[in-house]
Order: sequence, then structure tokens, then C-alpha cells
Amino acid sequence: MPLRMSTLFVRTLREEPADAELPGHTALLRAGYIRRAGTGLHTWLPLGHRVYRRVEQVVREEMDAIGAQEVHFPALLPKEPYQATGRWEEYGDNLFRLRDRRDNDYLLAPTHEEVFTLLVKDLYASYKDLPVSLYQIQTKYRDEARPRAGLLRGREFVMKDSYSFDVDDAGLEASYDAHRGAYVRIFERLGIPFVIVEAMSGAMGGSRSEEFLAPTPVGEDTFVRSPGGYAANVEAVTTPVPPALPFDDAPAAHVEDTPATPTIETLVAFANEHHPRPDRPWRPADTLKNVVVMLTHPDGSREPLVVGVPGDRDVDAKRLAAQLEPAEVAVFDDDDFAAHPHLVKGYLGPQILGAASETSIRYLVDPRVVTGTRWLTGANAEGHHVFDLVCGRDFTPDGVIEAAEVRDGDPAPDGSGPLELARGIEIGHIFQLGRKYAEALDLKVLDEHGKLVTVTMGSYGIGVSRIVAAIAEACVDDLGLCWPAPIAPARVHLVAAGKGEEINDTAERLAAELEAAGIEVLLDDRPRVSPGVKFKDAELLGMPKILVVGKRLADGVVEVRDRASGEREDVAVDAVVGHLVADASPAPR
RNA sequence: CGGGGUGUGGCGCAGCUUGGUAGCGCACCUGCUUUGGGAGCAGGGGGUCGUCGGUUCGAAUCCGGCCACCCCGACCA
Repeated sequence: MPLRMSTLFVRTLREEPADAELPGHTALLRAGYIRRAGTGLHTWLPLGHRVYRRVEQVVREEMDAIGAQEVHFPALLPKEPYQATGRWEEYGDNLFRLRDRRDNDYLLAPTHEEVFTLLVKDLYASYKDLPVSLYQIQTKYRDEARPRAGLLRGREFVMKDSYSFDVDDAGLEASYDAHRGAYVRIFERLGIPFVIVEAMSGAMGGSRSEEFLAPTPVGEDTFVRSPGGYAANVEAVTTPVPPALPFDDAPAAHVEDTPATPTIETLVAFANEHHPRPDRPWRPADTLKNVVVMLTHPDGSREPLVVGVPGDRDVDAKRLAAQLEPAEVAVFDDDDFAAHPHLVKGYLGPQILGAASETSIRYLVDPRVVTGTRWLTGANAEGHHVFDLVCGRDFTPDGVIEAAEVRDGDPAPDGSGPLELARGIEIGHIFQLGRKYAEALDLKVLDEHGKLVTVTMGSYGIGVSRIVAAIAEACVDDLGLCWPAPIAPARVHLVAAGKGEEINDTAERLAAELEAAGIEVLLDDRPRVSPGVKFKDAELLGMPKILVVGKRLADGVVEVRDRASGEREDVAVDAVVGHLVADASPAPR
């Protein structure tokens, strides 16, 4: 049975809702696929839910195909498992917490590592039971500080999350690869363009990790790629380490008066005027910029940290935060400076920094700051800087940190060429959790020698509702939506344009024949609606093909339009079903 | 959590400065006309003006509190 516009629960909007956010989100609202129910909350209407269910089904089929088994947990969970892993605290305000009538704490789960781990622990005790992969398609909740971008960052969203359980690293590797393959097939089937990038494992802990991103300018994630095939989330980009330099002939470090030079810009200008270099002017890259932040560790303790980067680069707050997780990073405010009088704002230098120093403040530097590099940097006194401070001679950092901003043109870490920055929507994330959760929750099995071993886990997520939004953003144009065939609510939007029994009867007959041939049809059978309105709605709703039965029927001809390309062709009415069936079949090779 | 803005039928907005019992477009209902690019005419239904309090003979309009929502930033699948 075709879907009928005359009875479909939908109302298209001519105007853009005031709270529409992105082009695709606007189109979904205008086309009547979704309704906003509150901040970060959306209702799926029949058309939208149809698309959503198709995405879900593709995901389900490919998960089943790698032998993963579907389960379903409650979204509402007691806090205890999350306390055991520390995430009841770590998740902070982003966790929806609630209390029952007996004052017990609960949460609306943002993700389900803990309960999956405990489930396997409850039922399995032997290496013979492993490996096993379990998944669910479940509504997740995050109390986002600022929900935005329509469906892309809501407070409620649907995620497919799966978890693999293996006895050893080789097993985990195989489970990870199986999921990776399934994800590639899922996104290919959905017809959504994607790139796979190296990622940070983030708040989940763990090691190997990759993200699947749908490239689009409206994406919230920044990633890089090189001509040679390197691709990474900007948070995960590593900096090639230059070789150490000899410094035997370097002059001794010397402190100079540099009044009123609290910024790199003022410092470089002053140095060029009063202490010019013999070979070339001073440049920001010659300076070592030291940024102090305040860390708050999960146990609540606070620690100042200084990060040194070449002065021509800013610290990227996201990269810094990703490196320091699970600690929280905050700017060092005036009160903090007052409490640490050694730290002179604008004139920080490494001489008094480092775990072994008088202040014992941890000092981490950019990987470009290698032994033998020579710097112009703060002298820890108002209006003073030190010149020719040599790394490895005059100061020794406590370690390196990837916190400096990444720029277009920076070299890829694997030597595959200059990096290009781009934006994308994260639609999938796979990573090897390792034993973090198994250890925290004591998931162990007996191995073949009768010895207890801790299970190693992988965690794999796909944002199901987010994919619908990502595809809408990827496919939207001035006229409206345009779905890839595999997830479109119907393959053909059949417009009965004009009045007359013959037009209506023919439209009805073609709809029935197409459905009988396995082609889903959305039939615009609304009486007394002008052709113009039907055309606009057809374009807005975005079925891949629009079939118009109208005035040319008198000549035995109907019109087939391709929504994506806009191409139109006249087809004999008797041939059009065969034409559309052939179009829907896979191309012969 | 900082900064800015907005709350008026289902949707988009005007009215507020200068208080006098609510209006326009879209959508919806009825009738006639129209029918290949969001039709025309006529008639009609639908709003405690976010909320609580204050000022006033009288408040959508002025004053105060609260709430909600949007944008930019900080933070995150």
C-alpha cells in the first residue's frame, strides 16, 4: 500500500520555524519529519520515524552479521555501577540524576559500559564463553550545558552501543576489526559520505580508537587529513618531534629588562628594537609561551600546571583538555595567581617550574621544544625576559603534551604530507577499552590453566538519531531534503498533477503497480490541491524520484524527475514502472 | 557558567515608546471560481498576550520577581 498524502500525518510549513538551527534541521522541521518538544528534545513524526527506523534496521542487520547479539537495558539505572567506576562523579553535570520515592539515586544512562560489563560478569566465568559481543539500540540521556544543532546534540538521542569481551589482546583486536568492518558497511549502505580518523579514547579510557565522521562545514568536530592518507581528529593529532640540536656554542642565558611586554606581540616588538638578532628579526616562534591552568582531579584535588608552547601558537583548549582527562581544566584566575606569587602573569618562565624545582609545579611542553632548542621566554619577574634559554641545559620539562593548536599545512606525523583541516559530524566511534571497566567491576574468567584473567573489552557506538540528522545536513538543498534511496521514506513520490479522473486513476494504478514491483510509493492524491503546491512539497520531502502524472498523460507520457540532480525525462506511461524498477536495481557490472 | 536577545491563536510576525479590552500573513473550516510551480473572491473558527505580583478607574503595553526559549562563548556522542 502506498503512503498517501491525503491521510499522512504531516503538515509542511511554508516558513522557517524561528528556532530552526541548521539547514538540514530546518528542512526536517518544515517537511514535517520532526517536531521540537523542548530544548534538545524532538518528536519523530511518521515520515521521520520511517527514516529513523530504516537507519536502525541497517545498523541492526550489520551488527547481527558479525555475530553481535542484541539486548536491551533500562535507560533508567541505579547509581551503584557508575559509582564503582567513578563515573557517577566524573560525568558531572552532564549526567541526568534523579531520585525515587525512597530517596535512592538513579541516573538516565548516558552510555552503558558498566551494566554490560556486569551482565557478562553475572553470566560468564570461563574463557570458553568468550569472545562475545553484545549490543543494544537505546535512548541515551545527557544533560548538555547547551543542546544545539537540532538533532545533532540533543539531551535525548538514540545510540547503538556494543561491547566486545575477549580473554586476550589478539581477541580484542579481532573484535575491533570486525566492528570496524561492520561500520564501514553500515555507512556505505546508508549512502552517507564518511571518513575514518584516529581519535582520542576520551572519557572512556582505553587505547586504540577511531572515529567515523561525516564531513560537512556544520560539523562540530575538527579533523585533519593529509594527501598521503593520514586522518585524525584534531584532538588526536601528534606532532612530529624534531631532532635534538647541539648547544655547545650557545651563549649563556641572560636576563634583560623588557618593560611592558606581557604578550608575545609586545615582547617580539621590544626584542627587535632593543636586542636585535644578528641573523634575522625575532619572530613569535622564537619565544616560549608558558600558559598556566588549574587542574581539578576526579578526587577533587587541585593542581596548577604550566604548558609551554612556541609563541606563534595558541594552546588549543580542546586538545589540552583531551590530554589531561579525566582532570578538569580551568583558566588560572586572579585568585589563583594571588595564591601562587611565584607565577608572574605575562612573564612566566621554566626556570622555576618542574616537579624537581622550588615550586614543584608540573611543566609540560610542546613536542617541538626539544633538547638544544633556544628560547626567549619569561624571567618570572614583571618586565623581565630571559634570552638564549636552552632546553636541556637551562631547564628540563617534566614531559611533553599535545596542546598547541594544529594548523593547516602542519606536517602529518607519519610524513604523508601537509595537513588540511576540515569539519565533520561524529557518526560512529570505536575503541579498545582494554581492562579499565573489567578491572573496576572485577570481570574475570578462568583461562585454560584454571587461572583468573581479567577480560579485555571494546566499545563501539553509532549515533542512530544523529545519522538521520547528518544525512539531512549532507543532502539538503535550497528546495528541501533529498534522501539516499536506502533510507528514504519511499523511493518514488508520485504526484497526481491536475484534475480529471484519468489522471487520478492512472496515478492510483501506477502506485499499485510500483508497490507490487517492490517500489515504495508516496502518493500525493490530495484532491483540490494545486500542482504547484504538490511539486513544492515533493521537493521539500525529498524522495529520490518524483513521478508526475499530469497534463501530458493525454499523449501517453508521464514525467520522471531525479530529486538530487533535477533531471527530468518523459517516459511512456506503459513503460514507467519498468523504468523505475530498473533504476532501483543495482547497476549491472 | 559568562555575554546578548526573545516570549502575543498551530507557524511566522506587528502592536508596547505615548495604557482604553488584540491585529496581519501562512495554515485550518464553508461556498463559488481556479488547476504544471506554494491560486482568487466571500464568509468563518481559534489567543487567560510565558508566569506571579505591583502601579492604575483601566495593563499585551509601565515597574519588580520568577520561568522558558534562542544566539555567541566556555563545556560535550
